[in-house]
Amino acid sequence: MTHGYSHQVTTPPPAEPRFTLDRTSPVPLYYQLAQQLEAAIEHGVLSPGSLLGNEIDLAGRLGLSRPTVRQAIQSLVDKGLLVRRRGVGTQVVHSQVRRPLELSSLYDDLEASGQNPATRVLHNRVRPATPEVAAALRMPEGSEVVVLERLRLTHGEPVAFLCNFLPAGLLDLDSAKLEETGLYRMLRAAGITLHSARQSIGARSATAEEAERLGEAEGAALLTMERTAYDNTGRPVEFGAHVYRASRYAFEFQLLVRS
Amino acid sequence: MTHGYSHQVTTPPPAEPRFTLDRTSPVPLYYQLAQQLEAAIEHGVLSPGSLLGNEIDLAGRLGLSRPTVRQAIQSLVDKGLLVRRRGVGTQVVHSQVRRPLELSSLYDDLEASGQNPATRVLHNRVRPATPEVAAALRMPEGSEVVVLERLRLTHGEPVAFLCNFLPAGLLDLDSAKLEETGLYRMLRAAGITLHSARQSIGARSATAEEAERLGEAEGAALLTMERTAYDNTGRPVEFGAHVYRASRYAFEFQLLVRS
DNA sequence: AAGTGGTCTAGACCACGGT
DNA sequence: CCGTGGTCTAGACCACTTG
Repeated sequence: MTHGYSHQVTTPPPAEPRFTLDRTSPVPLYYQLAQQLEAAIEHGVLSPGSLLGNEIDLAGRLGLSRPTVRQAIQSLVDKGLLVRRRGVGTQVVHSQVRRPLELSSLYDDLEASGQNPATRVLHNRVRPATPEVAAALRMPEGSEVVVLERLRLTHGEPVAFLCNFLPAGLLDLDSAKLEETGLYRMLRAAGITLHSARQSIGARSATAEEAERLGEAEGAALLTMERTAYDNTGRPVEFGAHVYRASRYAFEFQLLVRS
Repeated sequence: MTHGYSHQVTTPPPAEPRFTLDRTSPVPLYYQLAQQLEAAIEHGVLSPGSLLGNEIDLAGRLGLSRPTVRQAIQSLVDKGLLVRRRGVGTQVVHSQVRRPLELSSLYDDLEASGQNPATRVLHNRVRPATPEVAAALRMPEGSEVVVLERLRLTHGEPVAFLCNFLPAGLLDLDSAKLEETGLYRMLRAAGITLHSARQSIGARSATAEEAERLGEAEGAALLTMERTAYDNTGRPVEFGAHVYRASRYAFEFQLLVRS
């Protein structure tokens, strides 16, 4: 092979997308940059495997300081979109799938995948907490809790039976609203910001009653989830025991490795 | 109420734990601080809900700059141990449970919970990839892959049947080693650093063969997981289809809400 | 040896929450 | 109003990777 001029052995020069920063905006500069980087990756302007160019130059070109640029890049590294390697540079990750694991709302999941979800509220009353529920919500046994039973359907077919417990008086749980949207959206709307949740996913065979409700045969395999959700202060906000038709639903998500 | 001297209406003064930083250590200062903070929280020296004291003072007392202290605190916020609120301060989260969701190795999970795991390798051969496996590993159909079938037991009882596929030649998969440890540890030991994985968790009824292998009745509910794991560069490294006895295993984990 | 990200400093001003 | 975290700057030196 002859060594001609300007031959490119490795990566083509980074096809620098244009970034526009608005210093008068209340949106932080690092966040503006992160969003535009993410969009460039999403739209393929920055192709998988391509290098980003070093942080110092990038900062200079953008008129930002290096820590600010690093903060933008770091947020995308945390999302799994970029990988940094010392001595090498920052690269766009090759993976094709980019779904994070979230504290998933079944309603939102179904809606996002175009499944046209519907909800039927079967039960919505205040009851004294059973020992199990009281323990999960860290309330005295017998405290008043809202007991909520809902059937979730897509295209008119049952997908899941959802049983939830919330401290009474935490928010107004209007049945009509609940049929229009998801429980988590109502929590957000009520100013309750979720912080974390503890989940357990298992399986079991359908009882006669469950089979009836979900339109499955008795003994069919069902997917189960129990979840306790906590707010900012660590207070339990919601406890739920859900049962899904395994023939129509599975939990899908992407994990990032803690490094 | 009389207003005496030094009465405390709200939070007691932060019981400042002692932090010792070693500037000669190769361990980053922010990381040393983060570890000691985490230990203090873990051991209850910093109790749930207590404030941390403002960042400027903390930096001054420790002889660090504020950004360094912030970096330490941020890492614990990302782990869900601390919460920051503007105008208020940084607090230890109230929650009692502190298990993160990880790209879980079943072997490690079981070992960590004192279950004394064992592995029986049933099959370990190189085969041409089926269309499904080839697609998952993004290899041409018929490429050589290692097909691995293992039975996982605790206390001598079967818990799961694990079927895995890896590109042939990626690493040496010695059956004896596989019975002593987990697949993920072998990948790490071979210098393969996992970056992310795509998982799907579902359920189904046991076939006669599965029931036989796992010691369940035919038709019993089983928990299933399919996973494709990717390395730093986004290349698929492993595809697995696992089946768990629902009567003896469930996936448990904690989620943090993206904020 | 050159280039990269990793860490660290010592300041600054702003936005928000509570008093 | 004051105190808090949130953002940002303009440098510095180090550790690692690659040629």
